[in-house]
Amino acid sequence: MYGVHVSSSPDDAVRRGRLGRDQVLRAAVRLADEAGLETLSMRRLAQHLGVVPMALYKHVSSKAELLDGVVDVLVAGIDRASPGPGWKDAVRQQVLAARRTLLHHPWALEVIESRTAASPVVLEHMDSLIGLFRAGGLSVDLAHHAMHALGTRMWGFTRDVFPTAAPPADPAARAAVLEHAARRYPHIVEMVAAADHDRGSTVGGGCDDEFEFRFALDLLLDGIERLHDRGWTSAPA
Amino acid sequence: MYGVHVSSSPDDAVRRGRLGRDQVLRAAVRLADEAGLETLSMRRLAQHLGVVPMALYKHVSSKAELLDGVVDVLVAGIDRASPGPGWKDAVRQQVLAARRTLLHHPWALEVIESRTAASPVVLEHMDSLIGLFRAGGLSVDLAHHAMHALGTRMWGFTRDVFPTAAPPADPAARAAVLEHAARRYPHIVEMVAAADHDRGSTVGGGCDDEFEFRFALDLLLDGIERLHDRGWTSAPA
DNA sequence: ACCTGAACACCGTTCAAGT
DNA sequence: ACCTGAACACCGTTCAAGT
Repeated sequence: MYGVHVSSSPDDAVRRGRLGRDQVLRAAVRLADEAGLETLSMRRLAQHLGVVPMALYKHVSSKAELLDGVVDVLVAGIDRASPGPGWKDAVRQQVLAARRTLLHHPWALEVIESRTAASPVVLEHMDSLIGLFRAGGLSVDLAHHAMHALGTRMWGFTRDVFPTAAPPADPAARAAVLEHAARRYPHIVEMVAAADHDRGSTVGGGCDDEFEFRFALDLLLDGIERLHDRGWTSAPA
Repeated sequence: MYGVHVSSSPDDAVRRGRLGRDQVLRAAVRLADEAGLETLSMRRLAQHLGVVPMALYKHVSSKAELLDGVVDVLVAGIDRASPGPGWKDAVRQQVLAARRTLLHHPWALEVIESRTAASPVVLEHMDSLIGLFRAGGLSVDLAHHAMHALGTRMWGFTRDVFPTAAPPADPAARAAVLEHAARRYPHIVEMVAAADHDRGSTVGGGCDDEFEFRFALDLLLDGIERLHDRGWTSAPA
C-alpha cells in the first residue's frame, strides 16, 4: 500500500515515523466519524494511530491546527460548479455539493464554525462561490450581501432548530407529556403533529431535512434573484 | 475583605450558602461576558463566587445544566411581540428584540447551538414565534418551514462567515499579502475592497453586521410573505 | 443534613532528559 | 538531531470523610 523501504505491514509505516500530516488528518476525520467530535482529542488520536501523543506535534502544531486541517480535508472534497450566466442553478449546485460531502460528517459544521481564521482552502471555496454570483452578473454589492444571507448554509447544512427529544415509550406517560406540552407549547405541538401526519410517522418522527434545506436555500436564492432583476443596490443613488 | 461569618456583607451571604441558583447563573453570564466562554469552567466560576467547586453542584447538577440555565437567563430577557394580522412586522420585531438582548453576549449563539435538548424557556420562546406566524394567518405547514428557514437567525444573530483577519500593519508587508490574495482570492478581495470603500474604512474594516442581518431577515420574511399570498403548500393538491 | 477536600480520569502542551 | 516520558496546569465529576 504505502510503499515502505524495508518491511511491509501498513502499521509498521506508521510506527516508524512514516506517518504524514495527511494520515493524521484522515485519521482525525475517521475518529470523529466513529466516536463523535468530543472524543477527538490529541491523546486519543495518537492512541488510535499507535503513536505517542507528542508524535502528532510533528505534523500539526496544535489542536487548533489539527481542526483547521480536518476542515481542509473535508472542504477540499467538495465539487465546484462552473461559473456562467445561470448563476442561480450554479450556486444551488455547489451548495448541494457541499451538502453531499459534509452531511456524512455531522460534526463538520461545528468545527467549521469554531475556526476563527479561515484557511486557504476555505477561502478558495468561498471565493469560488462568490465567483458564481459574479459570473451571473450580480454586482459586487449584491453578491456580498448574498454571501452573508447564505451564511453557514453555504456549507450545505444547518443546525437543527428543533430538539429531537424522543417522547416516552410508555403510552400513558406519553399521553401525559403531550397533554402538558399541548397546553404550554400549543403551536409547537400542532406543528409537530402536522409534520408527523404529512410523513405518516409516529410522534416525533422529525422533519424532512432535505426538504427544509432546499426550501430555505431556494427562498434565499429566489429573493436574491428578484433583487438582482430589479437592479437593487444597498446605496440607492 | 471577605467579611467573616459573624458579619453581614453581601459576599457573606454567598459564603454562608445563601447562594441561589439564580446567582450562580448570573455569575456564569458575567464570567462569560468578561473572560469568554472558554473561560467559563465550573472551577473558575466557583472561585469567582468565593466557593468551593462542588458547592455549585447544589444548584446545578452538571455543567450541561449550568449552560442550559445560562441560556434560560438570556432568553427569558427577550421581549415578546404581540400576535396579530401584521405577522411580518411582529416576527421582525421579536427577532430584533432577541438581537438586542443576545448581541451583548457574543458567546450566546454558540451555547444555544450546543444545547441538545431545548429547555421550557427556549421552547416557549419558539412557540411564541410560531404563534406570530399563525396569528397572521399562515398555515401550520408554511409556518413550520418558515421556522426552519429562519433557523438560528431567530435568535437575532448569525455566525460571521468571513474571518476577521487583520492585515499586517507594515505597509510593505500588507501590499505583499494583498497582492498574493488578489491572485488567489480575487472575488473576496474585490468584495472586501468594495465594502471598505462604502464604509470609508481602511482595509479589513469589516461589514455592517446590522445591515447584513436585516437584509437576510427581510429576504426570508419577504419570501415567506410571497408564498403565503400565493397560497403556497408543500404538498400541492 | 449539609458541606468539602482529596481523588479519579481525563485534557492540551511544555520541557528536560534520553538516545 | 531526533524522540519521548514525565510533568504542568488545567478540566468535570465522584465519593467518602468531616462538621
